Amino acid sequence: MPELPEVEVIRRGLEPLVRGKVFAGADIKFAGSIRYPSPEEFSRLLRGRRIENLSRWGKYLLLGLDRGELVIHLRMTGHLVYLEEGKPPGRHLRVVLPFTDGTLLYFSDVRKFGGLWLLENEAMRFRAGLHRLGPDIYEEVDRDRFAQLLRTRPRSKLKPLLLDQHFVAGLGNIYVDESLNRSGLHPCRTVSSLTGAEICRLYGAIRAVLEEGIRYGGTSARDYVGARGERGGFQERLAVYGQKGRSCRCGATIERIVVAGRGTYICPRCQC
DNA sequence: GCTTACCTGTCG
DNA sequence: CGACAGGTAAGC
Repeated sequence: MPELPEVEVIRRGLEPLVRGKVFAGADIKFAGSIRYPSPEEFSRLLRGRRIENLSRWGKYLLLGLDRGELVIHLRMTGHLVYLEEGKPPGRHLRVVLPFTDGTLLYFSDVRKFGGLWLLENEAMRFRAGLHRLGPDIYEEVDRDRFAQLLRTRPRSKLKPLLLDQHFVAGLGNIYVDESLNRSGLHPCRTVSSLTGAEICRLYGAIRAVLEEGIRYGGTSARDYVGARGERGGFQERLAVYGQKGRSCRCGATIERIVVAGRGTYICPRCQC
């Protein structure tokens, strides 16, 4: 489900609601959602831990605790929602994380791809795959570093490369398609075919698209919701993603092709 | 790179 | 019924 902007919106929404709160335990409805350690250990170790800060690395949400950290990845359909009272919806509820003050955080996930890791220290980050994660495209990569990173992968096609979280972390299918459209680049162009000006355009488009995605509260193309269950608004502003058959600003018809095994939306006239 | 697999739901 | 879905790891 969520890409960098959606996770960032969740982080910003959640931080003031949960910072300083203490976990009372964990009610695990689906053991597979707990990736590390075992569900029993997870509950035991989480109880009594206080949240000190929330950060994000690519699409991972990191809750810094007074001891260790809670790492969460929502993958395709994960939701993380804060609730002060009332019961969380039961259908796809996977984990309930109550706080000592009676409020709670719940994780629901239709497809069960998402997961939670409770790590005792930074050395354990490899358990969640964070040791192979590339730099956060929004926080850690400026234009020069982007150009420098691209130079290491001259033969790669743009779309598969930008989707590769080991290369840069945070971009997914929606925001890659939007960025490539804005910069007028075909997803199958190779890095080595890019001019300096095109690299600058691509970088600028990625920044602009991510910033807009965050500003509009993320993209609710299907079922994304923020920390309080609110939908995003960026789906109204998508230029190409999911727009097959609609006309582009230039008048040409937007097409759906398959690149890197993913549905890919392009304007055949604007992107070459 | 590509394909498949992980899961469940929705849409045509 | 098949195709497809915002992600990612593993196996050619």
